[in-house]
Amino acid sequence: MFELDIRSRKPIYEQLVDKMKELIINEVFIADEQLPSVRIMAKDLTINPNTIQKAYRELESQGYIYSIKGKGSFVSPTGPKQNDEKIMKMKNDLLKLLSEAIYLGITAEEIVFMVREVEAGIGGEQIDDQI
Amino acid sequence: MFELDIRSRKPIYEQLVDKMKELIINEVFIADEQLPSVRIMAKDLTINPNTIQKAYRELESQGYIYSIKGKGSFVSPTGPKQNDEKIMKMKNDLLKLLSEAIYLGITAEEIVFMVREVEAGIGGEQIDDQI
DNA sequence: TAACTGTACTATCATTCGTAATACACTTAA
DNA sequence: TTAAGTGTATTACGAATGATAGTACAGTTA
Repeated sequence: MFELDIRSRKPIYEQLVDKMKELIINEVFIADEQLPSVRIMAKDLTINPNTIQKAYRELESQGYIYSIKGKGSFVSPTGPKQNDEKIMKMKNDLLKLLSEAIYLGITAEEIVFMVREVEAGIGGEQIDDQI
Repeated sequence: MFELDIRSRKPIYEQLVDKMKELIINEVFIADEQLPSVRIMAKDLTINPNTIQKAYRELESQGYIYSIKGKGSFVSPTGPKQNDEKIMKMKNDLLKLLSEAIYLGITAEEIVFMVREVEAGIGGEQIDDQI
């Protein structure tokens, strides 16, 4: 289901959070869909249940999923919590990444094309995840 | 010169690397300009010289600066090393961030406007760095 | 009741970050 | 030549974090 890099300096639970967010954003997981339980997921990925729980807790705090004791964890139908601070941070991150991309030689036209792809909803399915 | 967040989970040397890259990209530091020595920088920021050296070493390995023993560290006139893998990674990172931005409600038009700003070279000076 | 869910807590180990203290090689100016 | 400035390398230590392991409790459902 996931490809985790144990050797990466990036914590496993963070990799999990990013993967799940990506799958939710690209509607691989749809609203109110039940996610694998912490124990099942831990067994599948051969990592500790506590690590899964840490990821789920983070995803819930960000509003991407919700958990019900005794039932399970589910994709939030309302999407992530949004506030001005979050939007500001995203714009700032975007500006920095765009500056670096331009600096690396990626053209503005390429980027605009990517934006249009994502806007049309055909960007997500094409994400090459071998990084 | 810099504003570092000691409390941040992000390592100081990584914050330094990002800051320096940003300043080089936005031409606050120009080609062949000499950077503060590791000891001076360490004293200014009241952190350990080894931490500065770690950041400089990383910047040099990425091709943003070059160091000469006994003389100092300088901004690379040729820019960072570029290869296909780096470009691919950047495009992938861009795609992910763009997806998330659109998902958060930022419009494609806003993003395209940002791209044009950066392309024209008026994006860097306006970066709001209070994150 | 039994088996599944999420949640919480303590303990332990490995890794990383940052610091500290040296030491060495090189360059430059006095 | 000498002194003071550069970058670089090494070892050691403490603190923080990530991941694991084990156990326990609370709620849901067949």
